[in-house]
Amino acid sequence: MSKNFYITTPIYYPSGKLHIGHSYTTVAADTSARYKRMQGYDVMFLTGTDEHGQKIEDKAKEKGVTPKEYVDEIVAGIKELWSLLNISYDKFIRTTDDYHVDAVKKIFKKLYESGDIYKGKYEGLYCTPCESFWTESQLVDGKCPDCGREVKPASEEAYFFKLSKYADRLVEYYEAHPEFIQPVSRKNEMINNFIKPGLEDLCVSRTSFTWGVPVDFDPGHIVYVWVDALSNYITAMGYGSEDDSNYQKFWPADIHLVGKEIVRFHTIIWPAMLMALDLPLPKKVYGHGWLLLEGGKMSKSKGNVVAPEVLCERYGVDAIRYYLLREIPFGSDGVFTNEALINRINSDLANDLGNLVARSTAMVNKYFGGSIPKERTATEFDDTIIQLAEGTKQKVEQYLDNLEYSSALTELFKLVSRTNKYIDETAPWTLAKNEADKDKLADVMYVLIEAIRIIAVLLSPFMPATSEAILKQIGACEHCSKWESAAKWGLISGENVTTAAPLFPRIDLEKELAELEAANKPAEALQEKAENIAFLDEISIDEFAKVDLRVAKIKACEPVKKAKKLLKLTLDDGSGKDRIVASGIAQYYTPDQLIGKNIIVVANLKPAVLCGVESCGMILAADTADGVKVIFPEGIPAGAKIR
RNA sequence: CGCGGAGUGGAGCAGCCUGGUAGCUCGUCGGGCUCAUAACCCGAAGGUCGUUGGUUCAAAUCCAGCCUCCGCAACCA
Repeated sequence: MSKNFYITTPIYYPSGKLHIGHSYTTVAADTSARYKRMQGYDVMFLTGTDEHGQKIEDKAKEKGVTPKEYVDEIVAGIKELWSLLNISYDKFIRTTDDYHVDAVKKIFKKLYESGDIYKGKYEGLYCTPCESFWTESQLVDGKCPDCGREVKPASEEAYFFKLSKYADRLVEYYEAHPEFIQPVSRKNEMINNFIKPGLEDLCVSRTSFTWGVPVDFDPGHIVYVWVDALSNYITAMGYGSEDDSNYQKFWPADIHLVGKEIVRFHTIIWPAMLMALDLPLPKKVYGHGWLLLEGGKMSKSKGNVVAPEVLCERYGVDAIRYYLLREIPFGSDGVFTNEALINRINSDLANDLGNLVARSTAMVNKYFGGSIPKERTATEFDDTIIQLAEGTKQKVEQYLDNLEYSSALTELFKLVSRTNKYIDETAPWTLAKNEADKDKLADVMYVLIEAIRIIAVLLSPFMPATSEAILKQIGACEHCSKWESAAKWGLISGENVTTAAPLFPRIDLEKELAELEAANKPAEALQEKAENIAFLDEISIDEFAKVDLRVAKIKACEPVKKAKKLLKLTLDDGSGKDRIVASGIAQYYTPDQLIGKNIIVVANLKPAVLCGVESCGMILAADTADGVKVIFPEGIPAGAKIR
């Protein structure tokens, strides 16, 4: 029986272009998939898109197209990106695919029939003026947390999944399968943060939008994202369809690779759903860290190119793949900078790897016309490098099995360095001067080419195109390009060694950064403009007149405890009474900057309690690329009405 | 006292679980070499391991407190 391996990425939400973070997850999954294939596994590598929901519906409406037309276009772009990045997925699922829609209906119905999904009345408590439902725990003193008024039990129809029922079984499962949540630190986070406080049943349907899978036995209800999206991992394999052979073959998945922000869904909701369906659970959920950008947001700081297409175009796909996998330990967060990227490319890929291939193949051609003679005499330096080369495969495998891509590459590049050092030790240019050393020189050349072969084979899951190019240059046969061959010394013939253009040309750091910055600016400016230009629907002057805007003077200002974003402002609004307003500008202004200033306040806004402060009104401020700017109308008396 | 992560030579990180000469990459300086993409190889300088206290013969490593930074959650009226 052949060994199977099933790995997945999340299905991405096609409401806009994908960025480097999505590429990060997908490249990692691709590397594992390629690795397992080379090892001889029957691999299923799944990725796809989660195409339903309110947001897509809205975006499509904005553009004046149908939701399907809208996502079709974006999905085409995503597939192009994966093709560019050399992503070898075996299956691409779209939640709008017929078979998925059918299966979701079945799953929903099955859960309904087994009682795990029930039609609930939002037992919650309804605040009529706010038109909002609240749960018991959200209430403040038993009243609406927004307006402080009475709430009354009310019921709106919706379907719920009995998540609470599975809390104990989930914890048991975690304990029995320590491998399930990776890295382990996230396991405690899940238990402490979500399970311990108590799981509440999950609302799994909506009536507020129509773009989704309908609940087929109850018109008007749409299956919400949990059941729709998470189930893709089994529906893609044919679960719930006529042909479920792939499901039989590949489920349970070996790894769900996800970003840490969705670990919760994959380790609580998804397993609970599977338990309810009486299906086996995935073997491992790995929550990797984030690729953060210098200075946080991408549009702000300079030269922060994050469009994967641009990076690939400038530096090559494999350089990007290498950087993503090498720079940051997979479990932790890391910062992406162009400078780090270029430095990585220069030092590791150009100086060490690329140059090694260039100088070695050049010498074989210069000294032996591209074909190493069979008469060879070993040198005293051979043993150490041969030993290292033969042992590298095992180490790389150990790391790859744990998804430690960065360590695997570090290990591999130790061999690259050692091979460069070997050239210095043996000084082939000296051997070449003496005809008597010809056999020795041939041996040195052979050791070099063979070491490079092993490097190239092991590199193949990470950088498939580069690996192929190197193997071609050194004249490697098919047999000696196989994964297994990486632990065996002496397979290559040493013939047909050719030279070629540098694999990774060195990049001038200063010049490149300047160019990136220049190339990036206009694009960013355009993008922001385009986004901000979407105006709201028009209103009548009567509607506008309902808003009571007043000038007020800030008498006092202090931060709100427990709140990072809030400042508590005490205003003189001309009425003689102090008005308290909480405003989310703490990250942009200190109290000192505000006291004594005039601002504009929405005076008739319904009061609300925020982090313990009752806020009566809201002050006007503008969103800009550089943060929030409060509007200061100086020289106008407090209380003046604005119209 | 919401949950979690992190503070180690100029920069980025490993080491901490299982106490005992502080390691890696980049950068800097010096040397070597010339096959190669001004690349490669060798060597050197540079660290009170956030802070205070405790345990110990011995602490970056274990314990307690404190400070700072960063995510997540909760509020951005």
